[in-house]
Amino acid sequence: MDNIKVASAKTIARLSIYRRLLRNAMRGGQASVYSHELAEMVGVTAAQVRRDMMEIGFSADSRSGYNIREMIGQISRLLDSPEGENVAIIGMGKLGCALFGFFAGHSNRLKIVAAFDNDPGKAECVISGCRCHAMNRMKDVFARKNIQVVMLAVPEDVAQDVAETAVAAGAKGILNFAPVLLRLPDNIIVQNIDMMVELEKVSYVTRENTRN
Amino acid sequence: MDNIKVASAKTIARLSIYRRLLRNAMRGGQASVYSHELAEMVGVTAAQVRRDMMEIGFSADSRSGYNIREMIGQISRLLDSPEGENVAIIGMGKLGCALFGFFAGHSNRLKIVAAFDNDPGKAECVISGCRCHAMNRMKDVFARKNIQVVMLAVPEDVAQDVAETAVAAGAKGILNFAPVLLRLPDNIIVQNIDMMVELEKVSYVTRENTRN
DNA sequence: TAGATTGTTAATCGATTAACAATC
DNA sequence: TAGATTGTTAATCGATTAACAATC
Repeated sequence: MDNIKVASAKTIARLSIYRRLLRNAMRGGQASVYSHELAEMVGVTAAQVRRDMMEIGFSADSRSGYNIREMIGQISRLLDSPEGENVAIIGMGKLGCALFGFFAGHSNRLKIVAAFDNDPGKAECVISGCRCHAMNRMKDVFARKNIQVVMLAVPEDVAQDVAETAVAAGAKGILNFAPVLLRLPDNIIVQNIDMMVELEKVSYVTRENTRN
Repeated sequence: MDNIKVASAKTIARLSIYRRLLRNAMRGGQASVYSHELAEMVGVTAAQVRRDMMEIGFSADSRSGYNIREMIGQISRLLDSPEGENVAIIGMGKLGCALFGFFAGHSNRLKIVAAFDNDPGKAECVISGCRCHAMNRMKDVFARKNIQVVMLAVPEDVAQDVAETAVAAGAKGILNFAPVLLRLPDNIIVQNIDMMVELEKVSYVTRENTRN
C-alpha cells in the first residue's frame, strides 16, 4: 500500500479529480459509487476509472461498487504528503495574490505558507493574510517552513533568474505561470501553466469548430 | 494555405510557443533558425519541429534553415483570426482581474474587450481599465463586440450556471478556471485550467522524485 | 440463481521519434 | 563537391479502450 507508485502524471490528475467529486458525493450522503457513475461525473470512460483503481490497488464489491470513503482514503494516501505540503508563492502581483486567494480558500493538505516579492512596498508586509518576504529571504524561510514546492508568478523577464534563486534556496518542484521555458537541473520538477497558449488553443479550436 | 487544418490541440500549443520564441529571436536580430535550434529553445526534439512545419506546409532551406519572419507569418495565418479575436472575462474577482492584467499586457490578436461580474459594486464600473458589465448584459455585449470566446473565472459553485448563461448569450469557446466539469452542448469548446490539480501533480511528482 | 459490475488483458489508437535518402 | 540540414516514413512508445470471464 505504501509502495504504490503511479507512473503517469495524467493518472495523478484524474485521481485528484476523482477525489474532489467523491468528496462532493459524500457530502451529499452517497456511500458508494459504480465505475460508470464516477466516469460520468468526471468525463472519462468507466474502463478508465477501473484501470485507475486497479493501479492504486483499490477494489470494489461487484454488487455495490466502490466505497467512497475508502476510495478517498486510498487516493489521499497516495497523493498527500503525510505531513502536509507547504507551498510558497513567488511574485505577489495580481496573479500571485489571486492564486493566494484561490488556494487559501480550497485546500487542506496543500498549504500556502509563505509569499515572496521584491517590491519593497510589499516585502515584510502581510498581503491577503500572508506574510510577504523579500526574495533574498527564500533560503531561510524555505528551511524554516520546510518548503519544497513553489508557485512562480513573476513577470517573464525575471522568471529564469527567480527560478534559479528558488532552486538555490531549496525548491524541488515549481508550478510555473510565466510563459518561459525554465532551464533548471534535471532533478527539479517543473510544471507549466501557460495561459496564453491555452487561450490561443481555445480560440483556434473554436474558430475551426464554428467554421461550418 | 488557407485550408490547412491542424488536427491536434497539442500541435497548436507547440506552434504558439514556437511563435513566441521566434518573435524573441527576431527581436534579437536573428533571421533564420535550424530545427534543432528551435527545438532546443522550446524543449522538444528537432524531428518534432520538422514534422510540425511539414504539417502547416512550411519548408526550409536545407542550408540556412527556416526563415523566421516567414515562419511567424505562416503560424499566424493558421492561429490568428484575420479580424482578431475579441475575448471576455467573466468574473472579476482577484483571478479575473489578474487575468485581465496578464492578457492586457501581452497579446495582440487576442483582445480582452469586456468583463462581467454580478457584484453590484463592480457592474458598470471600469476595473483595471476594462468596463465591467452585469451578467445579464452578456447577450447584448457579445453581439455588439463580436465575442465568441470567454474566460470563466467565477467561483465553482456558480460556474455551471454562469457558463450556461454565457453559452445562451452566444459563447462558443470557454477557457474554464473553475474546478468543475462543465456540462454544455457538444458544439461548445471547453478547455479547463485546473490549478488545484496542477499543484497536486507537482507536489506528488516532486515528493516521489526527492524520495531517493 | 440471475444480473449487473468488476478486474484484467489484448487490441487499438494517436502521438512521438529514429532513421535516412533527398536537398541545398 | 562535402557536409550539414531537411522532408518523410516506418517503427516505437505510451495511453486508452473494448471485451469478456470472474465475481458478488
